[in-house]
Amino acid sequence: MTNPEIAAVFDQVADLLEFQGANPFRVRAYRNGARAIRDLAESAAEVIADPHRELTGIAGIGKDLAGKVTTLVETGTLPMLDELLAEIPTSVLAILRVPGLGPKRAAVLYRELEVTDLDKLREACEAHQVRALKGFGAKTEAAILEGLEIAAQGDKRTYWAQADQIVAAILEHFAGCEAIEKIEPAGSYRRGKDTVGDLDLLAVARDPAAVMDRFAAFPSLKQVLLRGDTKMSIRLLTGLQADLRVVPAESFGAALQYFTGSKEHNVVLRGKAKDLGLKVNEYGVFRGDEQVAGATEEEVYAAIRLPWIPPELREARREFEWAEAGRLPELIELADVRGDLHMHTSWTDGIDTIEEMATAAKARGLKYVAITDHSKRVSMAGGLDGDALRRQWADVDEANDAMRGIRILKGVEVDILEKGGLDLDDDVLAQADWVVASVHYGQRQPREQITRRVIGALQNPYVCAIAHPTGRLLNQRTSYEIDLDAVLKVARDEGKMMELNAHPSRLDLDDVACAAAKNYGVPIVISTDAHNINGLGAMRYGVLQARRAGLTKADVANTRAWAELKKMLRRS
DNA sequence: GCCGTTTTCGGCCCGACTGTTTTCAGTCG
Repeated sequence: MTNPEIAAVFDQVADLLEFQGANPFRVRAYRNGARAIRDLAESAAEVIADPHRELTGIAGIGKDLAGKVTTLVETGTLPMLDELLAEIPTSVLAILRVPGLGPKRAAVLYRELEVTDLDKLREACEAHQVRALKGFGAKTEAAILEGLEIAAQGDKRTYWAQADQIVAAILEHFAGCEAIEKIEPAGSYRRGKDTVGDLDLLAVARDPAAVMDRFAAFPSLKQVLLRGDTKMSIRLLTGLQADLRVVPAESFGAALQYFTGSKEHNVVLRGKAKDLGLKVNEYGVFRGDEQVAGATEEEVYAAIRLPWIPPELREARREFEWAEAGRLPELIELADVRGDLHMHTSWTDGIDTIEEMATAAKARGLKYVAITDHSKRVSMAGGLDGDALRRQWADVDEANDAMRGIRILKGVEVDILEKGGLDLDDDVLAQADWVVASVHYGQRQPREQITRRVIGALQNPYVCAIAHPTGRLLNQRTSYEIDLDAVLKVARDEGKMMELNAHPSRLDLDDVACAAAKNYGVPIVISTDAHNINGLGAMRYGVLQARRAGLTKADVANTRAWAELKKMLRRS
């Protein structure tokens, strides 16, 4: 069983235990365990197989969970989960997605009204059975009816890139607001997560009520969910929820830290504060009643004897270990990127010409680009065969002659065929400056087969990198079954690179996988996969993801000049 | 269920808001 699968089992156990009203700390232990396994750089199976290592060496995995991981790896099932599922149908878990319904009330609905899914919940509300329950009322019943729609949507999250536009619109909306002194986005948006569940905004204001009135007048607002003295939540037309907090200036840093999260990061931070005899909340750091920090984030971290930690790293992974050792990585920045090595043109499914793409890239400050159109197997995109590719490369030569200040590389995105092997002959690939290989077909193949295909591609002497290595599309398609750990090892041994595809809906390798690649010493290439000149702007999303992985300039190959990058490639 | 140079038991982050309450539980982040 793979790490994500093991993690999913633990998460489901946590959901079911929570529904049962189990000890919340026990529930948390399962969720922590799920996270620990998901974030692991190598497969749990491998740790078990290694006689020098123990699963219990992983923070968050104790004796019990180690046993359960072993059971899952060996048998693929967990008796405990089967027992829980025999008691509770999984459909009830959908009830927990209704805003305002948590485990306690969901359990009451299940017990008292035999509500086992969202349809039955709607019936019970419409029959006014819910308001009769102890602890419920007419308002709660109405709120549940309204929330059913959101629950039915599942847990679709908003792409970071989309959230970014909304944040910009909100900040613009407040730009002329006199009542506000300062406003900043926090939450998973600030941490640069690939998708965000909701938006958190933080303000310092002379007149909080006026700020909230302004918030209520945001053009794409659908409804005000709640409004208190310092906190207000709205739902936008897209369904996204946005929370605004108004805090005193002397608490701004503490609040920014608090609402940036992650929750897990904050739990660790507060634990450390406690060890120092301090208390941290969104108003500041306190020793007894005395506030010792709070105006800035730097101050808050300093009070806990830590350097300021970049938001992208605040996931309770390794950032505290690094911070305490004074070894926080100097994270890559957009300005470090010198080339873009994956893009398409009008030769296949792109819109713009080679020259237009190169011109736009140059305007963005890049020094080189690789034109990597599809190979012939990708017929839907009008993929190129060897002859067509050679004709395109003649075009590239011409464009290079015509242009100054940017180098255009002859590249290709060669398809990894279903049966294994590549869609173009080696003699063609040998003439390319840069070759990325990727899977487009047979994405549902079993793990061994698809892993073998990708490893085979890495072993081809002319392939430089694997593009979008897991094939995931956020909110749309999960990654294909691939043994990434095995792939990374081959990449390391073959001296190859792995792509971090910067497209807002892809962003794979993801942050965890990029960190794993770094562990193996496999260079990452951040590429836009642009299909038109605007697509080149996606680079910053990729950089953000790389920062979340803790990558520095040195870890990303396309921060180097092309001549240097070329030397890193072991091509025969 | 995890964790521990103060602990192998007794902790486990903390506060705002709402609705249903007569003082608080549940939910959320």
